[in-house]
Amino acid sequence: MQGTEYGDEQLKKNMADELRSRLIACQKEGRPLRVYCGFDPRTTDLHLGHTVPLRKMRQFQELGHDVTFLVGTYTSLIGDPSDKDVLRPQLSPETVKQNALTYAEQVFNIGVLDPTITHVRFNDEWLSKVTFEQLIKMASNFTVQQFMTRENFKLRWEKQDAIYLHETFYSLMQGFDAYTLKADVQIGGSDQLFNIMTAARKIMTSMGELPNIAIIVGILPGTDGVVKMSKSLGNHIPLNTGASDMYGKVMSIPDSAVGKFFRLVTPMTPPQIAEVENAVKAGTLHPRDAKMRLAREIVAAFFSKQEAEDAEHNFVETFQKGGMPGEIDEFKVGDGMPLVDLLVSAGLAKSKNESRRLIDQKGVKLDGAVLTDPMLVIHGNGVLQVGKRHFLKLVK
RNA sequence: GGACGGUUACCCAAGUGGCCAACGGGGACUGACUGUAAAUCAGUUGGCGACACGCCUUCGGAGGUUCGAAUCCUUCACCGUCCA
Repeated sequence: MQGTEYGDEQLKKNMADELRSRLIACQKEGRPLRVYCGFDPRTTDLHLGHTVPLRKMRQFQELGHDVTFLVGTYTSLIGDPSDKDVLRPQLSPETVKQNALTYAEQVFNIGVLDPTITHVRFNDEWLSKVTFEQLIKMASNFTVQQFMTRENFKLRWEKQDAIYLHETFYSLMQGFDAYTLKADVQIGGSDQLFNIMTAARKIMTSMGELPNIAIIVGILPGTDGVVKMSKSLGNHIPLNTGASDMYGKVMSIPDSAVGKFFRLVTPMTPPQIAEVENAVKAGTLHPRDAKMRLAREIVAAFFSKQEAEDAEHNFVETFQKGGMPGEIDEFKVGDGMPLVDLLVSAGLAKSKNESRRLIDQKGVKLDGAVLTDPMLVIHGNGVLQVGKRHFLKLVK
C-alpha cells in the first residue's frame, strides 16, 4: 500500500484488507495475484508520469505476481474522459494501431518492467467483439446520476458543455477488461477511482467474478507542479531525451512539488524521503540541494549514476556558474551576415522581428559580451548565446 | 424538426462601423534579482522594412454594403444550448 493515494482512509483500509484476504485465497489456490494496469496509446511519447503505475507494477513483479500490461487499443478510440474536463478527440483506428505497435516496446525500453515476465495484451482482442446485448447488461448496472456526480462530468454539465453518450462507455469498457482478465488487482492513478472502484468492480461482480482490488497511485504533477503531467499541456518530462535535459527539466519544477516527485518517481524509501524533507524543514539542507538530489535520483534511474553526475556537473557549470555546456552545436557563418539574419537562419529566432526583440532586450551575447547592433555583420568564430540556455558555436 | 447562441492571435477571452495588429488572463520569451531553468518584479509576444506611428497579412470560409468592417448584410461550413 506504499505510495498509494486513495484520498479516503476508510477506502484505503478496505482495499488493504481485501488485498490481504485475496492474497491468502490465492495462496490456497497456489497461484500468484493477477495484476494489471491499462495504458492508452494516445501518444507514443512516454513521460515521467507514466512511470508511476509502472513502478507499482514492477513491485508486484518482484513479489512474484503475474503482471499484465494492457494496451488500450480499443478504449483509446474514445479516450478516457476522467482526467479532462473537455471532450477528448476520437482517434482513428489506424492511428491507435500504429501507436500501439511500438508502445509496449517503448515501455520495456525504459527498463521499469521486466519484459521476460510481463504479459502484454491489447483490449481490442475482446472489446471489438462485445455485443449490444452484453453492453446493455453492463450498462444496466449504472444510473445516469452516478455518472453525473463524477466531478469532471458534473463540471461540464454545470458549464453547459457537451457530454457525449459514448464517453460513458469508457468506464464500462475498462470494467470489461478487468472481467476478461479475471484481475485480482487493478492499478491506476487517482483519476481512475471511478473507473476502477465503481465501474470495474460492479461489472465484474455482476458477471459473476470477484471484484478486483484497486491500487490507486498518486498522480504526478507536471513541471508547473500543479496540473497532471501530460504532453498536451506541455508540462511533461519526456523519457525519450538526454540525461542533461531530463536533469534540467526536473530542476525546473517548483519547490512545492519536490516531495511528490520523491515519493512517486524515485526508488527511495519513505524513511529516506522523510529524512530529506525534515532536513529541508530544519534548514540544514538547502531546498535547491534537495531538488538536485531528486534530479540525480531520477536521471540515475533512467540512465546511469555516471550520466546523472555528468548531467549535474553540466547543470552547475551552465546555469549556476553561468558558464557554457560541454557540447555546443556548430553553425557555419560563411562569408558573414548581419546579426538579425544570423539568429533567424540559425533557428534561434523565428523572425527578424523576434531577433530584433532579443537584441533589444540584451539577450544576445557573443563570447560573453552583449551585442546591441542588429546590423552588425558576424564573420564567425566565437560562441553566440541567446538567453540563458541557447548556445551556438560559430565557425566560418 | 423548431428557437436561440457561438466561431477572434499558442490557449482562454474582450471588442458590435473609424482611436484595432486588436483590452485582459494563461503560456512562452528576455532582463533584474535570487537559492536553480523555483519564487518575485519589469518588459516583450503577426510579418517586412531605410526599425519615428511606413507597408503587408490576420478576427471560421466565400461574396457584398461602405470613403472605411473583427464589427453591418448574404451565403456556406463547423459547433453549442434549450424545446420537441
